[in-house]
Amino acid sequence: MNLKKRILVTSALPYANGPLHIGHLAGAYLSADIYVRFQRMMEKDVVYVCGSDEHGAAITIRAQKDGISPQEVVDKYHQEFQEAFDRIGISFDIYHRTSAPIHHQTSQDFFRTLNDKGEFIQEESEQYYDEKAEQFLADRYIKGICPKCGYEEAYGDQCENCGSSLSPTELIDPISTLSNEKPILKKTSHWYLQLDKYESWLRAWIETGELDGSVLHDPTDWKNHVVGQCKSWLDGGLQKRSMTRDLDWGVDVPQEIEGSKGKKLYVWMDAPIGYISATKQWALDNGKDWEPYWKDNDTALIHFIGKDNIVFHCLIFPAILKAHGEYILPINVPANQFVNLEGRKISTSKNWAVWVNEYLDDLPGREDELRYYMIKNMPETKDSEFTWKGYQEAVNNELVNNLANFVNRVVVLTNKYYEGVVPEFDADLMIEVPGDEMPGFHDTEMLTLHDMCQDCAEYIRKFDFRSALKVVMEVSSRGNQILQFNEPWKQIKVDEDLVKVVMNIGLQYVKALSVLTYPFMPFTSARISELLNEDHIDERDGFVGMLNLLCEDEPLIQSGHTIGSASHLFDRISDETIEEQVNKLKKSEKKEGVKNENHAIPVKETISFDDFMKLDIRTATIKHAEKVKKADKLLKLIVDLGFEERTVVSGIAEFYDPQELEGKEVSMIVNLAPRKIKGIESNGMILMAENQKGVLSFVSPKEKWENGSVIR
RNA sequence: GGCGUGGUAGCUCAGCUGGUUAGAGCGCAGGAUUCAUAAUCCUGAGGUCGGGAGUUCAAGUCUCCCCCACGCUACCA
Repeated sequence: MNLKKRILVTSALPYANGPLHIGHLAGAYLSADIYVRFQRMMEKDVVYVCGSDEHGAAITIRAQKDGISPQEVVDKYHQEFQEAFDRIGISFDIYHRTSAPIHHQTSQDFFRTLNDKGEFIQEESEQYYDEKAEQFLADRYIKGICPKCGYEEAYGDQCENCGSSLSPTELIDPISTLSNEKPILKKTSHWYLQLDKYESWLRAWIETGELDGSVLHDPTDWKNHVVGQCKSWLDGGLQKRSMTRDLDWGVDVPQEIEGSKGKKLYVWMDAPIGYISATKQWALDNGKDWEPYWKDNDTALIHFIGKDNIVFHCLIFPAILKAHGEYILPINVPANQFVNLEGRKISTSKNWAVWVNEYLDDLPGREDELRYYMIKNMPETKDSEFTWKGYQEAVNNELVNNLANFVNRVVVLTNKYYEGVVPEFDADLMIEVPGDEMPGFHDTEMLTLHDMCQDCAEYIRKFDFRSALKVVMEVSSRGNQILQFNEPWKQIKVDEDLVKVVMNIGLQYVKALSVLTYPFMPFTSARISELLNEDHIDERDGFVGMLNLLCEDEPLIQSGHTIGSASHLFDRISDETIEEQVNKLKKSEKKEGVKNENHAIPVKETISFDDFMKLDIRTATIKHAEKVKKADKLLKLIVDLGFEERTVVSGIAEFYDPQELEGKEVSMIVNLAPRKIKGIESNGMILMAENQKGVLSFVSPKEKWENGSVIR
């Protein structure tokens, strides 16, 4: 249990080059949000910071591609992130960004301090440089032939065909993916953090939680996969790591440091310090002091992240913080695993995702339905699965049938029997209670409720959010059972006093649910409060307040109070809605290019050179394109071969809109026998590359080429 | 390839240091009920615990081998 005076919670900074999807939510945001909402209700001093990670080569490249500035790219996504987080109810105390001046200053100060303390060593190395693009190339942006298997599209860090990990210099015939030019090797100098120097204390800290003679955390509280991966790294031996890059979009290495020209801080020095600069900005905005949150031992620092970020947050960032000397280390890093979508990995580039903003546009008002299903299926210890069918079942069977129904039953009956007034009751009367042969009293039932609330709290403290959510649903289930066992709709005719006890308990349960749902489903919490005609849950002490009342057998909702009229907390989700979403997912995926999977297609039988020379393949440009009527797949194309224009019918309509094809350079076979297709004579065939998924791509010259050129 | 994590009922998952007939929620079947969004409540069926070998009086739980999924593999962020 965490007894620290204050809590600082961070969620991984999302990278500003694509919109927010459900995988992000499940990974680092919902869990953190539950935790901080709960801690606030426990009267804890908790600050929750996050922001957009806006630097790096990927953003420059994206900007070039879209013909806008890097700032415009990050502005766009920063705004999208903010909107998505806000709409889905992630309750940051501040959502900041790494392009902010205060962040540049903070990370530069950090770099300066480490440099002054002699924590860096400066080394020269040779790296691939793209002369045309005028920049050094990250591994990922170099392609070439794999030295191990001969695959021609291997990346500088890994061959995706044979899986071997590579370094760019091993590639045969390397090519820059930025310019398609051959890169040159060029000398460059960088600052390295000597991680190997910190290995022994890092190991002790990870394995025992001890640092400099004091115990900072209990490693058995950390998740297995987190400790396991750290140990794996430590066992492999840590090595120095470059803290700078040759980039043009990022935080400058401080000017006064020699050799800083053109150098930017690498993400290790940039992004995690974003947590610190965000805290600084929050303190400025709120008239607080940021330093205790990062420097006082009485602060619990917790990083919520996805599993891909474990080493970063458990070894490298702590090493940086410790090297600086004034900072505390995280007390826990509850990393989540990944969420798959309908059986496949979520992929931004393949457009296989449920985007948070789109979800909310399509299913307005259903914030908590998504939160509920994502939390229920949170990948806390292993990868989990999002399916639309599963989402529908969870909403209909659990939120509607169990939770909303219970609340509705209580509200309807209270209005019916007591005109909405919470009834006084006789505490000596006995009622039927679930799970026990013996009848119970109102006060024992309040204690049971207290225990369930405690359980829920304990699970949240242990980062076991799925179990905590289950307890919430158990409260609602037990409420349903109490109604069922005591049948107020029958008893009202024979024993009105008994019904008052039952209904009062029901109302206490509903009130408790308004508190219990708050961390998980804040929108629902507010709706329940409205149904009860009560104030919204007080973030400062809603939970402790409830626990205190319950163990003193004080009512959560007072007799004599008048509640509101009934309305549905959740509505059923229809089969049609689910079908639409599934179709949308499948359709949008098809439009995007799909990555080649390299399953070899058998090679056709050998032909002679003469056979090959019989083919006449030429370059051409599409002049005009239109859909062929009564055909889904066909486009009628007019192509310019330089020496003549031709009509060709091509089966590419599923992948290209006619408008986008005009001016497109292609290759075509020009001596293929003419053939009538759908009544149109087709004179030739456009060459297309087809991948395993059946997705097509044009084969065309890399740069502008004269029409009619021979291809051989 | 190496390392890490995981592979338990139709689905999603619990099962701590090995010990009675392996659990929950949802789905499914039968019954009860009508205050409630064809909701609720009760009862029940369902698993050779990824595969194989071993240690032990006793293994889902320990050891070894194999298979599968995911992550990391140290300059994509």
